[in-house]
Amino acid sequence: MIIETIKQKFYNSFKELDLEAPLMDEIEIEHPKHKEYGDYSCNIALKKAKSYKTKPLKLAKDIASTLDKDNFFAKVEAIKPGFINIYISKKELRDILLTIHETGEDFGRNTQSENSQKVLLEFVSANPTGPLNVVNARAAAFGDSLAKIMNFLGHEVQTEYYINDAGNQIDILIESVEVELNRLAEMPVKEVEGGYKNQYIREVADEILEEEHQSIFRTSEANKEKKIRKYALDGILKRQKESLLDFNVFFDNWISEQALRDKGSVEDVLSYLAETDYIYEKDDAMWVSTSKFGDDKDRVIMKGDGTTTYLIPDLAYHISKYKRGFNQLIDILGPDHHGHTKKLQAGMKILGYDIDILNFIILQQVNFIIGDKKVKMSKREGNIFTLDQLIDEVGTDASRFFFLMRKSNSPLDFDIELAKKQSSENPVYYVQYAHARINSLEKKVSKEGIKFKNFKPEYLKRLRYEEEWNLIRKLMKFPELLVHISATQSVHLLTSYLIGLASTYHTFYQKRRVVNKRYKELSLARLYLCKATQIVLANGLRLLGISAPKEM
RNA sequence: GCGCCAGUAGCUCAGCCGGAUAGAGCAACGGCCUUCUAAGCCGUAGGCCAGAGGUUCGAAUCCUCUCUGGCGUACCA
Repeated sequence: MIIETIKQKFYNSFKELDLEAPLMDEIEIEHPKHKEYGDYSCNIALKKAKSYKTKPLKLAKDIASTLDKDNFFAKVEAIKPGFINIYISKKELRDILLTIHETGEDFGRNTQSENSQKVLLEFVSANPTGPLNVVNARAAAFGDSLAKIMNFLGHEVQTEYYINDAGNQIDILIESVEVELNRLAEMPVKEVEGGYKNQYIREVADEILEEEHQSIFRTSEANKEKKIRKYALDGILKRQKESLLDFNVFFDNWISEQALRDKGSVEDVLSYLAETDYIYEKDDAMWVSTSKFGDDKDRVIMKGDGTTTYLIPDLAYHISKYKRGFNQLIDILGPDHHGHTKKLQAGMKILGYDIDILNFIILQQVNFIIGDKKVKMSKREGNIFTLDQLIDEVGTDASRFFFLMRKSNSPLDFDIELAKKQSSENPVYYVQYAHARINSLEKKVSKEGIKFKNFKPEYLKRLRYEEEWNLIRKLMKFPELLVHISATQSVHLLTSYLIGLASTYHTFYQKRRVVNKRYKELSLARLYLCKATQIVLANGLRLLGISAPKEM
């Protein structure tokens, strides 16, 4: 990676100047805001001048003069307060295009084994009580893309969906299906308080009647309940999985809460806790002193009636995560669950686990812009869109892109009309269009009798316009961007990078004609540049789970 | 009350482990198609980075306080 190479060269420069070299991490190579300040810049002289008992500008000049001799750079110069501005040589820029073509879909991939982490990424994890909704969809898009990016950078990421198929809500689900079943069979119906009434309930009831006919009503009450439970859980989960597949989202693991409970893990947690000094009885219930470990207050773990609260199975689930030997556990949660993180962390700490590796990403809420009105998506208010509706209405590509345009901890306003528009206002089409445009160039070239296989690297010397260099500079930054995204989990930077890359490309395309049979070498050089751009666009889109169309 | 997140251009937002002139995209206004996809390009305009203090050579960025909005704060999951 370019940025690493530059860092190393700075490090060496200190040696050459007989100065004690700073730590590698202290050398920050940044992207200046203005292009008059170079391709990259460095503020090490400002930061370190004091410790060398010299003036920043003097130090900057010394460093710059050693680096300026290096052919890797076109120019390295020290400026006013003590910045060092770096310009990459034309040869290096041309070589980047060769690298992109050589590595192809692996351009940007990092196989750094030494920093590789084993990561568990859990997301969506909805109750199997109905269709997935748009809040789940934001989590699905974010988690899936983050996993793809981290994997691409050499981490070993597993994605996981935790199925909450046990507990209160499931009992209500079973009753709701039974009500629906009775209604379908025209039998007496007793409504369930707080029961579920979504489309999946009706479909499952339908399915049961179709498969079992009247026999379901003749069997014992216990057997009937067992059957309904199986149909309901399997049926709804199957539908949720289908929606996720339509949304291009894949999970490595599906973990069932019921299965964990069947293994006795809830009892295990209770006995582990009993061995600590942090549980006590009060008001007929059993409490754990999470407040001693950063929680706002202590929590009940066992209610007066002898049943446990949700904290216990959740601790059990997280213990199972720890036992699988990950270096990092990431829970991606919805906005309504952030109150849950402190008690979970406190609980894990009490059980003796290292909570530094347990991280949470809270996705903020989703609002839909319909017409010119903002509609808050809320399950409670019953105005929530399902994921399937979103896919039908807007499509997977546009939806995923829109979900990933904002940083995770900002609320997201989703403009449906804009997402559906097929014009430059819509950033998804803007990016995909750049990719498609390049494809049509290839056709054009062969029509003109220019053969791409005749390309030779020395033709790249024909590139000499600013629009061409700008495009290469943009391409060059793709790998280091991915490193930054992976480290900071800021997936949204990839969407804005792609918009920027598309824009840089469109500018080049408008200004510099690619195909011209009178200048075959130039045509091939530019085509080579275009195809490098196409590779990077495709790689970026693929990491976002979005298609890269060849024609539009 | 307490906690978390946010407050940057008319709108939606980047930038936030401090750096040099605060950036995009929409919307507005004015241009560009007899030549590779105009689903495109170019230009103009638009800002006391919510407010007040502090830290420093230097603050949108870090600290404190205030104001505004969202969410959370269960013996629900």
